[in-house]
Amino acid sequence: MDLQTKLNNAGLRMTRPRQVVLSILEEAPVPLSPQSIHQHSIEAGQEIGLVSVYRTLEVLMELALVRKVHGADGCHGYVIASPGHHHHLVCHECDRAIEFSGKEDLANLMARIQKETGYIVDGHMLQLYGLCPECQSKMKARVNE
Amino acid sequence: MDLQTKLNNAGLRMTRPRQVVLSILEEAPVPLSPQSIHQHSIEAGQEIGLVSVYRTLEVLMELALVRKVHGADGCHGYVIASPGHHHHLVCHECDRAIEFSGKEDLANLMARIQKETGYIVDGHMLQLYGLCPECQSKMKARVNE
DNA sequence: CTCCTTACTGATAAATATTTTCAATAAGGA
DNA sequence: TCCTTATTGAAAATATTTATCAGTAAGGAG
Ligand SMILES: [Mn+2]
Ligand SMILES: [Mn+2]
Ligand SMILES: [Zn+2]
Ligand SMILES: [Zn+2]
Repeated sequence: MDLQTKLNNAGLRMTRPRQVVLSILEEAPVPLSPQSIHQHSIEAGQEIGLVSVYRTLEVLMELALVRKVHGADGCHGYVIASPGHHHHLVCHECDRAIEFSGKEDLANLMARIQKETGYIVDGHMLQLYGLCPECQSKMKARVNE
Repeated sequence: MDLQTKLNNAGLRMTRPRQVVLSILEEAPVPLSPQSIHQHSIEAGQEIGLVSVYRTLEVLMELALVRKVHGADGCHGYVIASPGHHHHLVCHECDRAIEFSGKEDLANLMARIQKETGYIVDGHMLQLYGLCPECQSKMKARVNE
């Protein structure tokens, strides 16, 4: 299902800002902040009001088309999200983020915690951090200087 | 090791603001924002400048005495952290947060993702969401009205 | 295709949140 | 007790997010 239909199904309209924000996030290899998205829109000759960026992100979050990526210490920004449930793996050097899935691997853990705590566990957020292949190469190159 | 020594070891000093912020977080059953911590300090007759709250949180984060709790959609706030590595389980009704550990459970997953993606995976953040026992009771009570 | 209805946008202003500066204070080792 | 200097709090500067509102345009009805 495409953006147009997804929006219309929710009683929303397909507009230029929504297209632009989505396509900027689709291009970006790293999580972007609202300010950063706004900046990109200007550089692409498709300026969008900063306020609309905020509003659009809210909509896209509700449609689960984008997600927020967090760091242990702070929030990194928004990334495009493919359909379904999944997590993100973020490079702590360059912030490049990619998706991965692993729902099954958490099922045991979640069941155990539910039993131990008395909480009913019904959701989770998992993020992995590491060094992406590109940054690994750069690091090797630096050592060989 | 107590706060005093921990601070001194890092070349830092033990001060009232640091004691107060820490003890407020120790009391609190839910994650607190800087503003909220500031408010608590006033109500406790131990007012601390808001700016100092920010500075103190930064220090306590570095000492790993507090952590940030995130929601899928936004950041919840700061919570006290016991020593060592662990995660948080947050009630989406009342925000009550408790710790749990489960490093082993993730080892397989992390190894798999590392192989699949080429990233060197060296860190992770996991949070579970659910309904705490108290909120479960309230919910039942409401149904029986 | 044209006409409405009303969701949406962008400009502006307002409200919040965070960071910077700097003189005065106090922690804690000598 | 006396220094040195980390730390605090008040104030101001920035940055971020939300609220308003009149004008615009998406898209269904006819
Ligand atoms: Mn966050
Ligand atoms: Mn862990
Ligand atoms: Zn990288
Ligand atoms: Zn609860």
